[in-house]
Amino acid sequence: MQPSLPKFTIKIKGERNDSEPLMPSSLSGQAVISGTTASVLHNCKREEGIDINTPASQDQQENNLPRPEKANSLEKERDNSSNIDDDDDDQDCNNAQNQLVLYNPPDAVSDDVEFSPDAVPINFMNPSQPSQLYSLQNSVSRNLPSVGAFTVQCAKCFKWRLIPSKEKYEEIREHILEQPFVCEAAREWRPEISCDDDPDIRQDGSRLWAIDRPNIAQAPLGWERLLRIRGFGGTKFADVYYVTPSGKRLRSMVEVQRYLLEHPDEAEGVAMSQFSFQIPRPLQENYVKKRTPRIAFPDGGTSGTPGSSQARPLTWVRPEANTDLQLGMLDYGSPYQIPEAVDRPGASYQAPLHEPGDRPAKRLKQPSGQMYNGGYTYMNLQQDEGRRT
DNA sequence: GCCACCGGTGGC
DNA sequence: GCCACCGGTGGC
Repeated sequence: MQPSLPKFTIKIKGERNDSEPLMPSSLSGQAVISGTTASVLHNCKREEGIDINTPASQDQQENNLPRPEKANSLEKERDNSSNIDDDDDDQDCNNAQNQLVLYNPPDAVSDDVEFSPDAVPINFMNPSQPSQLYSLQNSVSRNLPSVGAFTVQCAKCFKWRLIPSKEKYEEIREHILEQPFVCEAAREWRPEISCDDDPDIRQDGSRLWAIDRPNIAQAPLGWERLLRIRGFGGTKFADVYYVTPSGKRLRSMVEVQRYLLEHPDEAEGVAMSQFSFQIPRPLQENYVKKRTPRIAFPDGGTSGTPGSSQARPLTWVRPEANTDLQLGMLDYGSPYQIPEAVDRPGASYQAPLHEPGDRPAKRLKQPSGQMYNGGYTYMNLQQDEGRRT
């Protein structure tokens, strides 16, 4: 990973730059996920701005979620040096790394985002400048959910701050572990912001949040990392694609490596460590269909679900009735671990070349203890409700 | 015909 | 159970 790449500028579709507003041109009420780095918000039962009213899930939450004391050394260092109050407010949130990112399409913002009085007008919301990036990112034709906003949580006050652009978000995400986000960092686009201000956004159940992976390298200059959210009830939550400078979409490290070999002109200065196909996780536990066991029955059928118990119908619980989107309900599996070979700063991708059909070596996972905090991204899935039942 | 999207599977 | 990869295909 290259520690500090220049700001990512989309070149594929012209002259975007970081100061341009990111604007979905044609998605109404959609959200686009793209990354976030958040963290142990899970343990923050009384997370600022988030009303958690799901006692039923708390046990599960507490059992599954990483506890602050398990935080890795990096986190511990940060905790030790941070100014986080140790009062009762933080007893469940003493991990200094609750960050998240979220980007809100203007359409959705007014309806779905509960802005505090002074958390205003974020400069990226400029309806007069449709984003080519978004038109590129969103498959409006298929009515899929997409990332609506990028938000990062302040490591000190735990309030969510909207990030004005995907580029800025990716920039923050790239170094989120070494440089935890704090409200003051948002002064770059909101000069007066501080931890004293109300959160920019709260989890109100109107959107789906997803945890992003931290420290994902920004795409090389001229490349774009796309996150496509799949429909509800599918076998997978999302896909990551890298769009090459020439517009080709690559969908795996194998394809990236092959492409770079075949296009040495575009490979110059590009390292495999600048790519990561890791996808966020939806906080809604049942967003992704469980995989059915691959067990053959004597009669030739497949099973695991003689009574269809595994293939339970996936019903989308409407926000007003669903509290899964709230942090207290999160069903986290094991804590994320940082893939050593790819996502750690200074690491490099070491997979050998493969013949077609071959499977590349799996990326190594960090030994236990390398737990980190993820992020959250909002998704508005209204267009996708009831797609599968 | 292309390709965005989805499902399925091997491997861990 | 998760992840990475890739084949199939429906929609355009």
